[in-house]
Amino acid sequence: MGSPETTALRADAQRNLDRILAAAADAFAELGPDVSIDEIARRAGVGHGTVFRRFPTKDALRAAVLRRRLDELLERSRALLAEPDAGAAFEELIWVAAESCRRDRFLFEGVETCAELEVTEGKQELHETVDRLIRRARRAGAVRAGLDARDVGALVGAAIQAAAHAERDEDWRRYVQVVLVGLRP
Amino acid sequence: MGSPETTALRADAQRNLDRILAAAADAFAELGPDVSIDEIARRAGVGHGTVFRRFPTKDALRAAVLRRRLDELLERSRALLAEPDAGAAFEELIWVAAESCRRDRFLFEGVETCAELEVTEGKQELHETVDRLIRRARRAGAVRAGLDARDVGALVGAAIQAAAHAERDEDWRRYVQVVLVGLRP
DNA sequence: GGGGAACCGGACCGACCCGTCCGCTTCAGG
DNA sequence: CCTGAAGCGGACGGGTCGGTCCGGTTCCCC
Repeated sequence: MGSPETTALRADAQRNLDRILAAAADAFAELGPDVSIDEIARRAGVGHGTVFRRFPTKDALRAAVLRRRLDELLERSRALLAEPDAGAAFEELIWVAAESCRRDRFLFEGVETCAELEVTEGKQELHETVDRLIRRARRAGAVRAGLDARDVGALVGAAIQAAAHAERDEDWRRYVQVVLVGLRP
Repeated sequence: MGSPETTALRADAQRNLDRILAAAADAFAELGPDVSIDEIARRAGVGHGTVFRRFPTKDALRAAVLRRRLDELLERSRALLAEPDAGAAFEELIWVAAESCRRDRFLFEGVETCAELEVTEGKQELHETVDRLIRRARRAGAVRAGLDARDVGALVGAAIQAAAHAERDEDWRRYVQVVLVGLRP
């Protein structure tokens, strides 16, 4: 299987591509969605022309990075559907999402902002799975009514964002906790 | 009293200054803290040289706008200290802060980011008053322990930020409600 | 190992933007 | 009204950044 829809890259090109994606993920997470391509290229150890050959535009690179993150979240969310305790699964989902936003506090903003098909598709898939988790938790009486995946994502992303300027580094746990309590029936 | 520490402006200059501050407040609220000075000058109907004569730097302009907002909040917070019901005063504070962030969803971010003395001073004064409101509410059993003005500001600002990309326009009320519930003991 | 394609990277272009500067305009007091 | 000072605004400089391009290099396959 796999998806050799494009001819395989040359070995050096593939290596550079991997380094670009890794560097871009780091740079976006650390410096925000407005990092210059030059900075990313510098971190990846390539010329910025190389970046533009793989990704025709800066937004395309952002989309590729975001999609990877969304796919990770999707996989973990699907795994949580197998968890028998719906309430615990939901709580775990919150913490997983929080950890993810924690690693890249621009993740939520990026996903909401980016209009590339690649990202909106990933967001859609994730929303469907998360909605299932939420409905399950609501039926189990663990979550209040009237919330969907968008709400939960926004609130968790916001809690992390709130902690970005906090004094102590572990404040984000308290903030997520506040949201978690507020989400109960 | 008053503060004629600088010679009074000429009538036309004062009028332009007012228009610049109003246009800047709008532009920052609408387009974020990175709007160009050109855009602000255009909205104010002046050349951008005029903006730079009043405010030596873009940050100075941002600081002036932010300070005005902080002063409004400070005044309303002080008024709430006179409210006999500590719990109700606290809840009202939350909604006032939310409304303020709602009008300018970059307010919180701007206040946290801006390093101008003008702003840090205003923030300090506001924090003192809000801390008083929080302590009072906690003694009345309306708020959980371990929260200070910074936490509350961050959480409310975040909830509004979260609602920025929401589908329905009134979602922000639900989000603030979630935070409010999460803040109780 | 040799040839050709794939690939690289930095020079380059245009757009944007902050902040300065100066010739011209407008105000206000006498 | 007249004059000088205050104010105006657009041209300009310096810098950054996204995106293009091409001469030279590296890899892969035969």
